[in-house]
Amino acid sequence: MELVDIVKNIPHGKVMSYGQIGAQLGIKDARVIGNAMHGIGSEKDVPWWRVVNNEGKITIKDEATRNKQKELLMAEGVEVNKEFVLDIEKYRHGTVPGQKKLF
DNA sequence: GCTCTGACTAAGA
DNA sequence: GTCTTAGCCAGAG
Repeated sequence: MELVDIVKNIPHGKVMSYGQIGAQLGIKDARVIGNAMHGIGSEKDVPWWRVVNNEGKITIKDEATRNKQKELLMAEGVEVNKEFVLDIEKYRHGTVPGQKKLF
C-alpha cells in the first residue's frame, strides 16, 4: 500500500486528512504525507487536492498550489471557504475507527 | 552518510 | 481558551 494508492482511493467529492492517510500507511508523522504529496503535485493521476489536514483546512504554504487545490475541490462540489476551510466531518472519507486515537 | 525542514497531530501547560 | 512541545518519517542539500 502506497500513499498514491490511498489518495486514489478517495472518491470524487470526498477528502481525507493527512493523519488518516498516515494511519493507514502505518506512519505516525502526518508531515511525511504532505511532503510526499508535494512530489506528486504534478501528477494528474493522483487526486492530491482531496487531502487536507485534520481540521479540514488547507495548510499548504505555496499560495498558488493552495489556491489550485481550492478550485479543484470546489469543482467537485466540495464547499471551501475563502479561508481554505471545508467541512471535514461532512466530506471525510475512510471512516477511521477512533480517528484521533492513533495520533 | 548526516542534518534540516516540513502540505501534521495530539497532548500538556 | 491559546501557545508550546514532542513525536517521528521522507526528501533535499
